[in-house]
Amino acid sequence: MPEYTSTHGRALPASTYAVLGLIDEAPASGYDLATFAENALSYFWPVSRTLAYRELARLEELGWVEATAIAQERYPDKRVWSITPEGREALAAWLSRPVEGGSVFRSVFLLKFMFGIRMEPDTIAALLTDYRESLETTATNLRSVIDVLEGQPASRMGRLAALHGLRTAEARLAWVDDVEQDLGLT
Amino acid sequence: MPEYTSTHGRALPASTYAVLGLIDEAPASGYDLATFAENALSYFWPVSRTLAYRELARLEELGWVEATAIAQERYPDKRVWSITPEGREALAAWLSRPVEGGSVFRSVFLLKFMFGIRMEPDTIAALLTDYRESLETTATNLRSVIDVLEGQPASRMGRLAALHGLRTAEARLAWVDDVEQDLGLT
DNA sequence: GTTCCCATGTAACCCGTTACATGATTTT
DNA sequence: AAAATCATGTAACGGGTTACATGGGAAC
Repeated sequence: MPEYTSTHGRALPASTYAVLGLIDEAPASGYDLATFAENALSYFWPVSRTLAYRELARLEELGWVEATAIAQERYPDKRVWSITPEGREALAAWLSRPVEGGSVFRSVFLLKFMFGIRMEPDTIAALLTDYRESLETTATNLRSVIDVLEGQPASRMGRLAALHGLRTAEARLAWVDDVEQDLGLT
Repeated sequence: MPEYTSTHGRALPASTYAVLGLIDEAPASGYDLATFAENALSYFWPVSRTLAYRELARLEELGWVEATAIAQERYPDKRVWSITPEGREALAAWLSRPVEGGSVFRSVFLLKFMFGIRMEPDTIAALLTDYRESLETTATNLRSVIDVLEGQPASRMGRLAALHGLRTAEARLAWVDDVEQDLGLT
């Protein structure tokens, strides 16, 4: 019987598997791993440097990754992590299980917007403008990500994931337009 | 000088203002407040019952809300909270400040999808199907929210916030279609 | 030659969640 | 009459963040 959720009852957080999946793609130190996570996952599953280290420690405890100590001259010594057979098995099992817990979305913008009846029209207009700008920044960044990944077959899923974000941002930009109309703010 | 972030240096979490904003709309017990939060905010800023109680305690400490004890016969006694003038001021100040920290989005679906190259085509097809279904459920729920709020001027912002979610879900559903095409899964 | 950044981490905090408690009331 | 639900909360856990540590190299 494969142990899906470690030997303890509680299910592991998705970040554990995020780290495991990255290590599976290529062995890396904690520091490098965090950089990869920033590049590859940050739009839909941020993994901070600190968290990466803690998850690596947990994965080591589980026997799903193992470290090779590497001495360095110019920089502090590091440990390079690679996945074990058990780790690969656990990753595959997690990937094949249906998504549980789904997604988290929290928006301070929408929260303030919700209480916006009490605001001056100027304030709500500014709120919407800021939101539009942040969406445009996101869209621009994602377009350049998609451009860079275009034609790299190994990054196919990454390109599609970026497209998910782009489509989302575009739909929300259209919403901002409609809301400004609706509220008579143009 | 108004104290925007309580008297301590650290800024208050947005949930504090979420609770404060709800109390500002109508005095309520912790339990009722949590119900209001579930109905009004859960799509973009969930506030669990437990968190509502803790935020009320903090708001009381800040002097931004105050309680009236109400004895009940059939149910446990409760405390009904209302906003104070200082609370109203703090809420207005928060609303007029620009959004900081923005939004959080985490998607286990996208995380698994990202590692999907290693999956069997069936597995990734099932992943996408599940995602589509969850998006359709969300869209259906939001359409009915919008329907209910239609024509209630007091719920204008709520209707627009729900529309934000609906547009997002629709864009993502279109993305699922495109991805299935792109991956040749139809 | 200070000051900032790189590469490697550790320690502490706190927000949000899950589990627990309780007594009345309604449902089965 | 046992079980589920309601209305009110409290206590404990943990995931993710922010702050701290450190020593060498690069930049101004």
